[in-house]
Amino acid sequence: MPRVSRKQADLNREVIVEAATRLFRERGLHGISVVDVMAAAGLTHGGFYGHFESREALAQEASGRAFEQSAARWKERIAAHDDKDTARRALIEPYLSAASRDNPGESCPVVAFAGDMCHEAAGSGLRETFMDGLNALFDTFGSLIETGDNDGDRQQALVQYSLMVGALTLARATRGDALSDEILQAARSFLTADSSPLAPV
Amino acid sequence: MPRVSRKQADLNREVIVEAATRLFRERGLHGISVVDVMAAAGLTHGGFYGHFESREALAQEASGRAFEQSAARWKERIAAHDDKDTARRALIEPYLSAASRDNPGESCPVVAFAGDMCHEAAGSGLRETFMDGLNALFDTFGSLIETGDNDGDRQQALVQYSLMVGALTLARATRGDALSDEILQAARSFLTADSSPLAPV
DNA sequence: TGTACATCAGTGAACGCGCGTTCACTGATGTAC
DNA sequence: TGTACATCAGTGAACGCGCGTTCACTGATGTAC
Repeated sequence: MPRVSRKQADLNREVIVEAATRLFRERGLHGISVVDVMAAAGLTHGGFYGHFESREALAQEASGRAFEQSAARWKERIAAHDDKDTARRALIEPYLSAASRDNPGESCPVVAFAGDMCHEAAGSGLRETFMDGLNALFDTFGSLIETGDNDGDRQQALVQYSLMVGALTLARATRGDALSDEILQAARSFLTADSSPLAPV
Repeated sequence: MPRVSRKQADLNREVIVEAATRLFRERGLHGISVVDVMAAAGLTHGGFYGHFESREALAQEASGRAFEQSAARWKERIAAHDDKDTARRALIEPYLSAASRDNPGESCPVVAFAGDMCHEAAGSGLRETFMDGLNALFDTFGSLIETGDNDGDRQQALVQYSLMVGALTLARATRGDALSDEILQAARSFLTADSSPLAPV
C-alpha cells in the first residue's frame, strides 16, 4: 500500500524508531538487520531509506531514544520521593530485579550497549550518543548521593553505579542459572541495606 | 605451501587457537571472521576446516582457552601471597588497571564475553563454556574472602566480583574519556582500601 | 466543492559485498618395500 | 639407506546466503485551478 498520508508516514517513522530502540537493546547493536526492524514495525525494508540515512543513523537515534526514556523514568521515580536516599533505593530495586534482567528491550541502555561500545571506534557517533546518555544517567544517579564530602560522594556514585551495571550484566549473562538470581539479590541487598556502609546518611 | 609436517600442523592449530583467543576477546564473539583469524595466524582460510568443525567450534575452544589462561594467572598470583586478603588485592589491582582496560585481548574473558552471552541461546555450547569458566574464576575469587560468616562471605564475593566486572566494562566503554580512569580508580581504591568496610578481616 | 495532475511513501526485485563453508588441486611428508 | 607411491595440510576459487543499500514502479495523497 504505497503513498500513505504525511501524518501516517511520520507515525510509521515513530513506530520504526520505537521498534529499533527495543530490538537493539534486546539483541545488540549488531544483532538486528534493517529487514528485522522494518518487519517489527509492520513494514517492508524498501521504505527504510526514505526515513533514515543509514542503518547506523537509526542505531544512533534509537540508542539516543533509549537513553532519553531511561532518564525520564529515573526522574519520574526520583520526583515521587522526598528523601534522596529513598529515591536512590527506588531506582536500584527495579534496576536489579528479575524483570529488568529478563526485559533488556525496556531496560538500561548502558548495560545493553556497553559491550558493543568496547568495540566501537573512538570518534563514532554511536560512542558520543552513548557517552552523553551515560553522563546524563550517571549525573542523575550521583545527585542522590550527598553527604557534603564531594570527593567521597563522587566515589560512592561511581562504585554504586559500576556495581549496578556489573550485576545486571552478569545476571543477564548467567540467566537460567541459580547464580543469576544470587547476583541480583546480593547487589540489591548490599546497595539498599539500612546498615550498608555504602548508604549515604 | 601445502602439506607441512604433522608436527607443524599441530603447531599451526595451536597458533590459530592462540590468535582466536586474543581476537575474540578484542572484538567480540561476532566481530571476527574465519578469514581474519587465519590471517592473524599467518595462514589462508581454506585450511580452517581441516582443524575445526566450524567457526562456532573454534569460538568455544578459544573462549575456553581464555578462561583457562585467566584461571591459571589468578592461581599463580594467589600462590605468590601468604595472606588471603593480600592475594585478593593482588588480583584486583591489575584487574582494574589501565593496562587491563586497554588490552582486552589478554584480559578477563568474563568482561570480554558477558555482552555476547546476553544474546546467546540458552543451551548453547558457548554459554556452557562461559558458565564453567565464570564459576571457576568466581570460586577462586570467593576463596579469598573468608571471615567465617559463610553467607556474608558469599555476598561479599558476589558484590566485589560484580563491581570488578562492571567497572572494567564501563571503563572500556568510556575509554578516551576522563570518566574511564575515574571509574577504575574509584573501584580500585574502594575494593582495596584498608578502611574499606568491604575488606575481609 | 470538484476535477486533473504532480508528488512521493511504501513495495519488492536487484545490486555488490563479506561471510561461513566446500572442494579440486598441489606438492611436501610419511610410509612401504 | 634409497626409492616409489600414497597421504593429506594448506591453497585459492567457488558456493549459497544474508546483509545494507538502491531503484523502478505503484497508486493514494496533496495541490493547483
